[in-house]
Amino acid sequence: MNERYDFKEIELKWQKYWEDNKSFKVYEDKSKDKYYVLEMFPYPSGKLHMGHVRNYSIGDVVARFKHMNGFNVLHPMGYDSFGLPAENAAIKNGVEPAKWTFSNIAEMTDQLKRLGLSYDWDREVETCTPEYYRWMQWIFIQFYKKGLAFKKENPVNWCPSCKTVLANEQVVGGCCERCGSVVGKKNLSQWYLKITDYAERLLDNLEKLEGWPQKVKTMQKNWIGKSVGAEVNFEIKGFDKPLQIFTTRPDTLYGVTYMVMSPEHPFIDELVSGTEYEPAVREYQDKVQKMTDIERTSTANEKTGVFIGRYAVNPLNGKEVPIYISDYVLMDYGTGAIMAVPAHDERDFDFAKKFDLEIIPVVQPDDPEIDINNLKSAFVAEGKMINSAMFTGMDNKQAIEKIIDYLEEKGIGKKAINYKLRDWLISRQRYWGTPIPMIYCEHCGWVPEKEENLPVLLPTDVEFTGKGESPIATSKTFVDTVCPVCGKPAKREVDTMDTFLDSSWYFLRYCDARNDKAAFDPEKARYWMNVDQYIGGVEHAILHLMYARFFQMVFYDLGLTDKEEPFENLLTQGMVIKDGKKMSKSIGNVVSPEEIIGRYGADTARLFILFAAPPDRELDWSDAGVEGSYRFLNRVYRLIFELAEKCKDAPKNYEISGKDDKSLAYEMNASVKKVTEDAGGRFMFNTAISSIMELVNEMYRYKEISNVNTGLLADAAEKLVLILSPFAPHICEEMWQHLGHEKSIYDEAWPSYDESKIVKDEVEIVVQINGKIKEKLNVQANLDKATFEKTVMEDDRVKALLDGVSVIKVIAVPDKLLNVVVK
RNA sequence: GCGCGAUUGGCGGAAUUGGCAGACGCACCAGACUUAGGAUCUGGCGGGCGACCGUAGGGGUUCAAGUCCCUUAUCGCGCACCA
Repeated sequence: MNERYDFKEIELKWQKYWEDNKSFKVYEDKSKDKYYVLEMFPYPSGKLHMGHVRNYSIGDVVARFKHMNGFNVLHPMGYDSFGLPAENAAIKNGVEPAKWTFSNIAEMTDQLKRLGLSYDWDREVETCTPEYYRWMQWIFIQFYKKGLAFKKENPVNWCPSCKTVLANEQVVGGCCERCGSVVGKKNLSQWYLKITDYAERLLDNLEKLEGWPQKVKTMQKNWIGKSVGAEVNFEIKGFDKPLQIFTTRPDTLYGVTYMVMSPEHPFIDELVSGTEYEPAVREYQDKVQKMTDIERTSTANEKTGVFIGRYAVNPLNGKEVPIYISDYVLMDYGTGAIMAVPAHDERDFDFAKKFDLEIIPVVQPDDPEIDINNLKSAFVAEGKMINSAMFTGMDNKQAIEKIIDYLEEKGIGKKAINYKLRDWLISRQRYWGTPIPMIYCEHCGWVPEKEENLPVLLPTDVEFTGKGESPIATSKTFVDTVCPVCGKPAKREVDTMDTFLDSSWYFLRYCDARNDKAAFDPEKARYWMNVDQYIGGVEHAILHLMYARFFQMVFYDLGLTDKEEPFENLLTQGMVIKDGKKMSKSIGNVVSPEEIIGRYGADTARLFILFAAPPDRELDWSDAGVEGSYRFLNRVYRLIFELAEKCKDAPKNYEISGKDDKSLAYEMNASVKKVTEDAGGRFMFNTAISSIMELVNEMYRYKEISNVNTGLLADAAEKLVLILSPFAPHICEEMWQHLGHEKSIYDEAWPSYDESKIVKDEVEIVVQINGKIKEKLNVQANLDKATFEKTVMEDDRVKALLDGVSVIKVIAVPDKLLNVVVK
């Protein structure tokens, strides 16, 4: 150990040591409790950004802490390495996607190693390798065999810039999640996964996920969007099929004054064909069809629509009401048609006002201020039923049940549940993804490739035109094949899978990453799963985290795992920002991890990022703050360097005597306790580090006193290095060695603390009069309530305070305060 | 529009169960050491001369409120015609 803190030399030395000694390699060991800590694996875009550094620093502290606490820790890393940027690089620069990707992976792996992260690299997973996507294809076939993968033609979200379809989850505010282009609609035959079959389970299980942030659970809940209500059949006058509608408010059936069908509703052709209403209806349909989702929602409050010349009959009271089409009714939710109750639905109210339609109130507000016969807006709250025949007078909530019963009895409707969640569209017209292992045969239809023929390899003889169809279609070797069932010529599917499938099971592959006989050995998965702590950005709250839950449930149903949910605890880390703004190239406020590591070292970078804010909050990058962390490490380094010499012959056993000893022993034990709780339980790394700083400050004070207890000081030095090591591992390895240890600090046991040393003999307490602080005094600690009260009340200064006033009440909180209520 | 979260010194943030607001760090100020200091060490650092006042504003519960309740404002995030 040099006198000067040479982080470059130290960090390289220990990174080499860990690598040479395979320090982080793990095996299934049933004699130990396992702990699986996982950080969301990155897309290999080329370089790490600060968000990655934050994510992985958090994970590394957890992993190292758990390891030192005796757990068998699985801490893997890999790359979500299929995806669009690789293909765009191919189109733009003519580089092969594979080449581009693997060179990025090499660079990022190098950067991750320079951060000193405790990964078991022998388990590295790269989703773009045949070794991985072979099993991705196998999994797809299992889904297919279970009836969970199917192909259908449907209007789909189409990104004109990425030239591919998008899942609903990938359309953000009508725009492509990736490139921001306005998403259009296109009719295409595509593969889907039947995630809707799991809607109820995905929803129900959310409640069991106690280790998840409420925010994420709420977002998923809203996304699944369960609505309970009824389906009701309305007769259409002069038409042989009933108009089926879904409503969550069957209690308002008597208030129906018109009906609205989606412009895309399949009945419309038949209903208007040849009538005088046809031209207007057609024109409206055309207009709506040409609109993007953005245009359709941008005019959200301005209702449009057309009367189609037909009437529906209310099955409860026989009232005939006109039928309209309007774009506010969506074809892909419910039945694509609604009953309109303007008195009790805001959208219907707006529409009725615009088209001057009748408004019939059926729920009476409790609030007498509201004039129900002259509503200014729809009344949507609860109340008593009116104008509703035999249901009049009931509470409207109660009427919902009664009316559903009545509908079922009469055979005109039934209870029904709807979800906003749609099936997951997984086809992508892209090259750089897992080929969908399906084959189309003229005779047998769609059939899966034989499992023994997997993987269906990505062809390399393709052209990247960037023109709509999958580039794989240009391969001369890929498309033509034979049918696995009948042996006749057949054609392969040329689309690839959404990369979100790859990341929906990688955590299981880590359990058994080199298996070439199966996706993973269920025995090994049983040992390692669940992921005890998952860490990543909140931007994955819906997409990735719901898809992964879905996959895990299917695996559970297939008997491949015995856990229905994959992630026990979830930590969503906050963004790294600078000057109050997101780091971005266009603003020019990007701080590169490489530069920081080059200037201060990985330990400083990690320490700062963990110290500057709690992990789930935004982190404001501060160059001065980094300096501070660097200074702190230097301060520790100098201290240990000095103490190693000073305490060379320090006794192992020592006595604590005197005020100074007590004070250091207190700080030492309190710090160990604080770090144990904050780093291991609460994940408040900022306060953990601050308590280590307090210990260092105390040690600096202590070492200057006249009668230093070297035994105690040596103990403090060792504990200090141990508890700092998960945060700043390289420097701590170096100091640990310098303190005379041969073993890597990573393999040392986490220090324990002595609770009895954290108790003070005397505490400063506060005396309040009517809640205002008047006096502070030192009293003996740990007194029982009565003695405490007596001791304080008998103090001269307290007596003086109470002179001449009458005491009404005394509240005593031992070791804290005494509040006297006086008149 | 609906839902969720946040708001504490000049700044990042602490206060875990309602019990001394401002731990720890940054910045700043003063001093020491020094040829020098952008190194290091020591001390100070919410406001006010003070009694006191201070956790976005207003109200409430309580002996006691940053913490619980109501309300307003600002910012951020999510959803957004889902019947």
